[in-house]
Amino acid sequence: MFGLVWSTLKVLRESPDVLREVLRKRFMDVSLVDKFLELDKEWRRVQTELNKLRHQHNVLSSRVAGLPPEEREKVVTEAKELLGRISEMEKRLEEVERDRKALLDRMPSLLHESVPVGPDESFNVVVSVWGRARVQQAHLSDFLAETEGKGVKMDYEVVEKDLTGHADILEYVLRLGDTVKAGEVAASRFYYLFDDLVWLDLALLSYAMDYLTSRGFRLVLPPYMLRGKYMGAVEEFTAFKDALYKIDGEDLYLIATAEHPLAALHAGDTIPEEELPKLYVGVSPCFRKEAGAASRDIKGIFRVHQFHKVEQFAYTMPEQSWEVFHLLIRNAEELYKGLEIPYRVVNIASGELNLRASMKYDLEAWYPAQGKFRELVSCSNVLDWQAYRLNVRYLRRKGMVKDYLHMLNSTAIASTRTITAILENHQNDDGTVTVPNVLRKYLEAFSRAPKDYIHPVRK
RNA sequence: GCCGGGGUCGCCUAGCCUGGUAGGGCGCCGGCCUGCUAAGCCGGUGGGGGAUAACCCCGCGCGGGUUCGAAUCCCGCCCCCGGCGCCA
Repeated sequence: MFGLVWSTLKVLRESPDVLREVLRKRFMDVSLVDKFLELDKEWRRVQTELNKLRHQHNVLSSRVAGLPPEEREKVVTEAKELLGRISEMEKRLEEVERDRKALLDRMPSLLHESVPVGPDESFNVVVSVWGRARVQQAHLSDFLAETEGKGVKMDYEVVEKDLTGHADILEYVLRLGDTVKAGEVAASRFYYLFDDLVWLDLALLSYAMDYLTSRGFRLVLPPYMLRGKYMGAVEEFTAFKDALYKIDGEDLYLIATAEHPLAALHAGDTIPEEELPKLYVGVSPCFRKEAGAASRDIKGIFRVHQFHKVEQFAYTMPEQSWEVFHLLIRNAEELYKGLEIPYRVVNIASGELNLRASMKYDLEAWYPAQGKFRELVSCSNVLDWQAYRLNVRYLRRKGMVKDYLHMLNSTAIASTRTITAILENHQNDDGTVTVPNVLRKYLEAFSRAPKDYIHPVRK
């Protein structure tokens, strides 16, 4: 009955109850379903009406050429009358179509069955933990609540002394960052990093690029800006005002992640089954307005307007996407194990999921000074949400079947945020910070880069 | 940025001047034929509506306009190629 159709729309039409359940689980307005179905029906009705009128008009038009002058005038007049009715119907269609599309744009991806149902992050389910966390006495009960309280046991040691937060290490212990000056000349949430932290940033990117390319991911340096049309197909509408910078006077947006241009890479393409999955690793700066963040994480470089990121991105056959999802999160885990950063992976609760994600795993590092787990990685399967909007399809040779493919994205390493995790977790009593061993080979290339420790700069 | 040429159904290409509703080749899919393969023959191969029907609508880079009728004429934009300019 339906040809090429977004999976959500298919379910919406064929079994609306299933979609109602999805909306309920996501704590969304269930009445959207009925509103949409009504509009969808009307849209189809108006389209049929319009097509009939157009057909009549086409028939008349095609007769005109062969008519003698006196009859021709009559037919032309008749055709002109029809045009009036057609343009009325076109206006009606445009209206209905606009409303229908607006409603469809608010529809989410279907949920994976293992997504925990709940309105907020307290319903997130911890799926794995790794490493030995350093926990200050004052944070012990919080730590236990966030691990054993969630049904997992994580190795830890209680430390007696006070640990220093990343922002203070950055500016007052190492003295390798200046957010005050950056705030003055740019804005808050910008930063200057110096010397060893710049080498560290570079080494982290190299490490992730090396790891992923050696596992078959294709390395990509993408455009850092995208046209509005493509941004709108890749990202949810709310991102435009909360997250994205727009170039003044041009239809261009700065990317907030390499996911954006990597998703747009195959816009309009039909990819043969044998070429899937396509695995990419993008490296790019990321620009984010953080408009919704208010005064959260205002100190340091945990939440900033600009950073570097290595991103995993995959195009898959629909039946492959969950397998690839687990591949992406496993890759991320291996990277942080290498960096010796204790972490947990959480399955994000339904109410916290964005519209695109069918399921999202976050990798959260333990921050011993903050006494919290905080997000370093976000791994999502968006199913055909983006493929539908960007018109990216697979082609199955057998029977020439074409349909939307699946897309997935996952952080590998976001530089500044990973640096904050390293500063907090690898800080030493003497003020130095230990450089993880896996980075050494990427630092060896530079004579002035740190190899074992990052040392404070003397005043 | 300026001047010139161009963008047609996966790929190539005809049609554009002179408006009448997209033709051919390749590839691919399905069928016939064949001991098998090849060749050959037939059909299909952009999107939507409709009952996976008949049939119909839309589609020639994108968006407008003129016309009963636009791939074709007009306007704006995007992209590609060549030349000039500028530039790391």
